Amino acid sequence: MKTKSIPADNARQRMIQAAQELFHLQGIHATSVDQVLRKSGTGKSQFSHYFKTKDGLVHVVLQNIHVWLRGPDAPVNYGVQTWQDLETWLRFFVQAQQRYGCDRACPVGTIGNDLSDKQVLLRQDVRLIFEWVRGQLSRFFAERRALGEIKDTVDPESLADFCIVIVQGGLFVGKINRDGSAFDNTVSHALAYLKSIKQNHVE
Amino acid sequence: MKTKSIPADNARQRMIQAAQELFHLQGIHATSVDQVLRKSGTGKSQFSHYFKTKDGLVHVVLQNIHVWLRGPDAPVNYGVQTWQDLETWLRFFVQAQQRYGCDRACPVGTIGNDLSDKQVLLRQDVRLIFEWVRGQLSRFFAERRALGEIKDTVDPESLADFCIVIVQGGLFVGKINRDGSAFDNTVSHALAYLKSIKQNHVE
Amino acid sequence: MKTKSIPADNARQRMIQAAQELFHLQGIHATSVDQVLRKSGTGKSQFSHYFKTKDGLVHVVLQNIHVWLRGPDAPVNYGVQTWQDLETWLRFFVQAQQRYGCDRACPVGTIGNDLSDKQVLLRQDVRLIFEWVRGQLSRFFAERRALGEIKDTVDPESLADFCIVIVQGGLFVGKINRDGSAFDNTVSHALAYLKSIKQNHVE
Amino acid sequence: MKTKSIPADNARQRMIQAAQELFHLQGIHATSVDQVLRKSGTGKSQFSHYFKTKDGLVHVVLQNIHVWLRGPDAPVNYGVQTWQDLETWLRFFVQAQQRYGCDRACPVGTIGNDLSDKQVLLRQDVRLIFEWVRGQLSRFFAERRALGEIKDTVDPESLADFCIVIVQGGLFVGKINRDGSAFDNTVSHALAYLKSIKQNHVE
DNA sequence: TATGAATGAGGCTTCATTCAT
DNA sequence: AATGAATGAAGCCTCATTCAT
Repeated sequence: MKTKSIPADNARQRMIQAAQELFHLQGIHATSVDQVLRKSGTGKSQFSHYFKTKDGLVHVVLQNIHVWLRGPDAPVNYGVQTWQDLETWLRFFVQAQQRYGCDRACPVGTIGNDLSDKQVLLRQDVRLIFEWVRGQLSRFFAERRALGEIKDTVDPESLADFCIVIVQGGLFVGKINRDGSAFDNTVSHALAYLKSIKQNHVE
Repeated sequence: MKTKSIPADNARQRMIQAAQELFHLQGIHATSVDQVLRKSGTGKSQFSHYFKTKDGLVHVVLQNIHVWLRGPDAPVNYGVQTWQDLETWLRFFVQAQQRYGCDRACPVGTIGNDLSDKQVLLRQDVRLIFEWVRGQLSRFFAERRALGEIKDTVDPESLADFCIVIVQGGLFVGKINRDGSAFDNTVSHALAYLKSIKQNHVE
Repeated sequence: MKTKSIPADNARQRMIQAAQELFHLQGIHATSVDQVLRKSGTGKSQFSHYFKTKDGLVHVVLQNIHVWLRGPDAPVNYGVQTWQDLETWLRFFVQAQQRYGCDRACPVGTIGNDLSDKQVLLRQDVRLIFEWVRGQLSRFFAERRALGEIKDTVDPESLADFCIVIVQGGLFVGKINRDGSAFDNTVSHALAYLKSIKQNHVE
Repeated sequence: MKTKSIPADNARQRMIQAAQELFHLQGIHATSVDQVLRKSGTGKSQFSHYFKTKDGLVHVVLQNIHVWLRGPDAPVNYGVQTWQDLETWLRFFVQAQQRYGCDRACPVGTIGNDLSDKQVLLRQDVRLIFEWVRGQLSRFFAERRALGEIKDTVDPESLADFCIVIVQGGLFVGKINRDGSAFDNTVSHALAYLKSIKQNHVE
């Protein structure tokens, strides 16, 4: 009984998966509901049954990403603990983008960038994810500062902003140029900067 | 004669202006030709007469921006000559975005981000602008290095990438969050980094 | 057992009730099955189980109204016996409509008006109700005529038609204008007319 | 030149004509835009070019009817001048409906009846027509009263309401029953009533 | 008795573009 | 240099109904 009801929810999952990929690649404006249905092999009304509207689908996709990033299947460890973790985290995005031929940026940023002023709830979804990432990073920097590895004058939260802006900007510029070198260069400078901050610390 | 030819080209200019603003605010996918016509108060065929297709309009808009940025009416001095110029240049974008309530990012980046793999010519237009900015910045850093203000080991072009990524990323994140503080923080760190590079120089 | 079977039929009753109200307010075309389900808090298949199709639901609603009007819970006494009863009956509709802010007309007429030529059975349902009302009124007028209160030349059935048309028309015009004064005025004239017929009678 | 530009506006006229007939017969809810386009042999975008939205089409249709009724091509003389004119006016609707097999009511009333509370502008269009008819009738009754043909105690406007309600109600009931006899009977009584009012006048 | 997934047609509207004048 | 009618595909969404459980 239970096993037979699984294919039902498969349609939903397939739609979410297809939408996530298309949104990542094209943004939400350039992605039509029909495209999602075609790619997921589902019918017109399955869509409205599960998501009601296109915004409803976007909402679920964002939630899905949120859960994904916070869970054990995340593509990279967001729970940064060491300086090495941070470098790994930064370098990951450079590599990930290049694996795709530099044809896409951050899936969350791409969606967020397409939102209008009216899509308040969706913007909230995006903000929540960004806030969580920011929280992880600023926690890390705060911990380092508490250990004396960073000067007291440096604000952990602003360092988190610095990292996020560089990742978003690097992916963005990489996508536009279809070339990852600018991002790569930028990450190198960013790491140099972080090292320069560390060096003031008494080892 | 003169009076008759002025309104003629006015229509073209009005369309370009309207399109530029709408593309900046909404991107090109979310902006319809009709919207542009409505905003510029022009007719359906004025459009096809001057631009033929929507992509044609985008092309002209990009050219228009390019000329604008390189000319005397540029909103900020791209021909950076001094460290102060650079700081002014960086800070300009933070302020410019906040003046608009953080509801838009870089006009060129916004267009570039919306391009598909098929729009090769338009991507070329965008790249040209980015390359020119990059050239201005790397020239500046090269000059400083020639003067001994920067270590020889530092690559001027990668510093230009660093600056561009930070501006694009800052505007991008600012737009998504409808808040400029992350951008502001990031620019402060970027300036601190640049200063740290300078400080190794014997004055 | 008993407790378990009660909620069962509740679903059916809730659907009928919800449909009746929505049909009254919006007509059957503007009312979707989903709307009825939402309002009644029932599921998709409860519906198909009890009514099979939308027309099936309309049929049951009409039957429900028919039973209601003929039963002891009728909102007004259709079994007119005296001239006073008749006036009460006429005035009732004026007041009833105004209580609802003149946003709806006769529930039966509203449904009947939305029927197509293909919905023969439903039209029959509507006719049955109208016929019954007509029968009640013409019986009353026939009785009055038998008592000599009305001239022999006057046809009781046509007087019934006169009353029905005025009620339906009054509600209809009232709904369109969102104002009950035309209906009110019309009923006053109708009563004056009926009185003029009576006055020829020797008391 | 001019002759060649005529077919352009023909599309618009054909759409209006088709819509008017379909709205009359089915109401606006049961009539789809596609149906109008099919019947008028026009394309999807001709529609949006001329009317923008379905409500826009309804608006134009109502205006069209309004102009029609007030103009020289009106199907019946609304500028009632004599008692005979009034009887002709009333009887016209009975006959007109029967010519169509009693399958439709008043075109304006049918549209007005389908409006929701949100369609304020369209309701205004309907009201305007009704007000004009009411004005014509009440003017007539006022003139008769001024000439002493009607008692001073009778309100001309309420008599206009009486006539309108009877026509709307008669058409409505006739459509529902697919039978015009109730309407016919009602008009006879109405005329009898109007005669009873006249008779009090000294000839 | 009840659930809710699945269907596919059709609803209204907007799109970018072309055509005739 | 300019008009605006015409096109048809595609956009998102709702519809009434059926199916599997």
